[in-house]
Amino acid sequence: MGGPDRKRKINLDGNGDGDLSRKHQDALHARRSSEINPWTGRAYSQRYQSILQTRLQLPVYQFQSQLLEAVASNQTVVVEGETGSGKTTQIPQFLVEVGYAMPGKSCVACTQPRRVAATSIAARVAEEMDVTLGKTVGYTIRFEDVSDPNETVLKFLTDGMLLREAMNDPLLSRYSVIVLDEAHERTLATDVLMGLLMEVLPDRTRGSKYGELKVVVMSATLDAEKFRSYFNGAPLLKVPGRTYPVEVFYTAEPERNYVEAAVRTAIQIHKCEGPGDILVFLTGEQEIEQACEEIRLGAQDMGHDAPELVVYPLYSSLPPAQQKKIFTAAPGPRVVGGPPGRKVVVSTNIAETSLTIDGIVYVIDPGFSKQKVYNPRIRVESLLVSPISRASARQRSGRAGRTRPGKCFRLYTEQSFYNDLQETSYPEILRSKMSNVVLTLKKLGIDDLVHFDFMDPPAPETLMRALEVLNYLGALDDEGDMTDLGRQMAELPLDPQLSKMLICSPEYNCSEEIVSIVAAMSVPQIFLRPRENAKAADEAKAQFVDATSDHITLLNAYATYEGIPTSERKQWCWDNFINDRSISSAESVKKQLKGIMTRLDIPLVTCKGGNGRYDTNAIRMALTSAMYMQVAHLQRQGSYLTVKDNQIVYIHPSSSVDGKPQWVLFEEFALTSKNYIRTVTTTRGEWLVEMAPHYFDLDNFPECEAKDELILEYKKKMRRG
DNA sequence: GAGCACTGC
Repeated sequence: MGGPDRKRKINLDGNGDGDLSRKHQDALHARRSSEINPWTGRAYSQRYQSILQTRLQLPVYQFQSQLLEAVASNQTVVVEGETGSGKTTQIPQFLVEVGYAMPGKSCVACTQPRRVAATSIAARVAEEMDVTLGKTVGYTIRFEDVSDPNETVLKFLTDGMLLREAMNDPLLSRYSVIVLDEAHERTLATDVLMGLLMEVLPDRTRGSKYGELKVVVMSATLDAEKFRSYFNGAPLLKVPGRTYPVEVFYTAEPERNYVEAAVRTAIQIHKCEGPGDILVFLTGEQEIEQACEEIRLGAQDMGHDAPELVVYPLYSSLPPAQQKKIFTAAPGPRVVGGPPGRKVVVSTNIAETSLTIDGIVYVIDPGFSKQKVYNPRIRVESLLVSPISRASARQRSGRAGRTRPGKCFRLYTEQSFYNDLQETSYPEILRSKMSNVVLTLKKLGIDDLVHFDFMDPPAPETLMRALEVLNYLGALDDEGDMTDLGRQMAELPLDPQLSKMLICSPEYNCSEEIVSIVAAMSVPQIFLRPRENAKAADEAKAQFVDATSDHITLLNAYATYEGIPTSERKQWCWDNFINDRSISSAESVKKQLKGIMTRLDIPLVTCKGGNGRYDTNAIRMALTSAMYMQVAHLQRQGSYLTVKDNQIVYIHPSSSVDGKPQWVLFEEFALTSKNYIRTVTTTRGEWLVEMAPHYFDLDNFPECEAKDELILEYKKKMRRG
């Protein structure tokens, strides 16, 4: 890939292909001046006309003809647009209005990293175009397809969803334009899509079987230059935004305790600064709840003469009702004519991109967030509190200037901002395990991973690990080619280990149970444990506990939930400290997985006996058959040692596994006060040597207690024959 | 005997 033949002509001055775009412009004017909406054949509504007036005020309108000309004469165009430019809602419309899409024939796609964005933008654009949502304009997200293959000309979808579609249609044949929005966020799916587009574009030129494919990459930051050079010098269009200036302050000295410093700053702002709400960025639930408490206490100390201060926590696991509270207006003055009250929102990164709160004038940024990191040596992802990037810091301060000029207090020195912080965060693809990505790429027909054009190529060791894991699981053969099993695994929206587990579960007669477990594992934490009700929550969980397995404990809770009548479920969840949002999305996942299982001819069988009890051995064997690469062995000192990479780990205190079994398999690593393994199931050496002799190959095994144990197991196996 | 940033299929 690459090379001079892929360079595209840059043309922004109206020469050459500009004629094409002028034709487009004429078409556009004809449509606008008509009274009839060409998409519906009906007259435009009054509402359409009034919305149109506001749309015409958006900065992006100044760039309409430039953009259309650039798209007409180039296959790829990069747009750098700040918040408030209107690029997300207008640019896709410009493209369909000038005829890039034809009902039933071709479609313009616009990708978003998040579901809410895809659905809400689609609804907004349908309104702006005066058409029915789900017809001319639609959206597709997991579990929900509101689009019509015969009518939809503009479709908003999550980047992950487009990647799924590509797996069955690698040339993206139904699309004439793909707009990749929020590309600067560099989600795993966006990065894979960009690499795929690099492969596909040469096969989708004018005159090719499915016609020319255009790509518009939209980014909010200075990173645009990087996108431009990645796409072989595609033209770059800069669209200004509409935001207010934000004054930035730094501390003179580094802060030792950023939570305490953030609390102090919030109180200080309340005392000394003019009206306006405060947004504080912290890293997690614990910190946030603590800070909220301390800010409330600090405000109390100011006495009743000071204006009122209300404090709201914000993080994703907070119930939606509590999340919504952040949008309530700040309290008014305590006395008529007095200074107004103030609102403080203490939030995780969720307020950096996913959620926008109006009225924020002050931002407090300690400069940290929790980030996923991947360690290829021990093959696990974990969360670590890490310094943010300068791009993130700018994004955070920008949150203060959405409604009027604001102030941002960075709790680190200016020198630190320029010298210690990285310009941009590592994209997700450099912080994740690659086994699923590699399987996806193979399914997309990309065989040469080494030369695949990633914008930021993952470390070779990470790719090697992924290939190795997929080979152990039987998804790739020794030549690295996809097996039938691998093709089946790629169909499932799961991590390869879980896919393999599900596909093999009928052999252990428990696919019904495994599909529930897998669904419950793919959603956020189902068991709640609020600090103030910890004991009651533990008691509630105790009724589901299986002393050999957290996975079976999860199954017990999920299966009980399924048996509760729908109308009583919410109450039941509340009474039993179960996260109802989580468990009900587990139900959607299970439904989706069962649909795919039917399609793949994977039988649904249960290990539940006549007595209503599960054959828990069967379930644990099915778990072992796919999870044998994440196994730890008990040491004499009472800790565990992970097999092969010899990490000292401890079973997490929340585990229901009892009595320190000799062998355990585990789902995840949590590096907190100790190296904990979480979601644990007891397994047996006998099963390991039986199911995975290729992995537990003693010739390549470090000397340890586990090895001695395995030698005994192999001897027993020999005797059994 | 302790604490899951955020998405997505």
